[in-house]
Amino acid sequence: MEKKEAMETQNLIGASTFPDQIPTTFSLSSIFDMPCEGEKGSLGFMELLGIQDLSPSIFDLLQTTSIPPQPSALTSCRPESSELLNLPATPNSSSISSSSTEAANEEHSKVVEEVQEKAKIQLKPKKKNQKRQREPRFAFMTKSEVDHLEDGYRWRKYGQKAVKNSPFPRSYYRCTSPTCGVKKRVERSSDDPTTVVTTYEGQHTHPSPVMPRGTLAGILPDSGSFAAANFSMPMQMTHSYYQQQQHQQQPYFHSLPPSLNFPTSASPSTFLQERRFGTSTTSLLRDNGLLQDIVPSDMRKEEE
DNA sequence: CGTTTTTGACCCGCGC
DNA sequence: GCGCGGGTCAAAAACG
Repeated sequence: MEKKEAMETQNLIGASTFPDQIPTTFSLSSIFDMPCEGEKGSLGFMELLGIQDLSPSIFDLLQTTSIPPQPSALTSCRPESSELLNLPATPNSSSISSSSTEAANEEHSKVVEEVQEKAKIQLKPKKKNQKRQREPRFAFMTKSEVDHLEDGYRWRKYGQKAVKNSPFPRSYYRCTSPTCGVKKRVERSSDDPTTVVTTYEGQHTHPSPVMPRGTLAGILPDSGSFAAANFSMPMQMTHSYYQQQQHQQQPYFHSLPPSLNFPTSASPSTFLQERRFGTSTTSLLRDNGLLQDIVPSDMRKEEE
């Protein structure tokens, strides 16, 4: 039986928001932990987004959706350090997208400070080196009315716990594939009940059982050594599948994945946008790609 | 009848 | 040592 691991360092991969086209409700947050401590630690895309070392109470922070875009503000993770990593000293420590308002920067500053504070509190030195390494994890927020988002994999719920300071419970799922140990947690934000925070942990060792079509692997960056990148993206979803999903979920995605296989029901086009994010933030949403098929144009306009 | 969900119990790490 | 909280187990119930 797998016993739970101790609370350990968690790294936030670029609490990035997309610039002006998609306002404050459009944030990306990812968690990635443990690989910074071991050989797994090469970073792939993380070098783009950077890492923040976070406290386990990441979800509290993820609830803050007004973090302005900072595609290059953060730096990469160093395996040696489990302390607070490379947090920008100030929100202005790097070139920030021109779309960031000062108010947004202030807000971001607050967020960063909060991150730092919590990290300092909870990232006490880990004495026990023998702790099992935790699988890479990352979390993201999704605006959705349903808690358990379809992502192309089959999951079995194995637990549910009340979340402190939240009226909403946290659910624990495991991939049903016998050889696959991927887990995920789903909880609804207490601050914004319309937002679902999903955390994936581990790597799928098998293709998605749902989608017959190819994955995004071919267009992925060479994320090779980044373990979390082995999440298979449920991108084989057909358009009809998405259309079906729209009846349940709000027709836009609250969060976007980092540039890797993204284990949620985000659309391929949002992924592509994210890919461009590292190099050009100006063309975002200019080309909606498949998003156009998924999100009605009038809905999209709301976001623009 | 096989699979999934529910839910109380249990384990473990951590702070006091 | 104790209590708390997060995470998991596993038996029973529910579901298809």
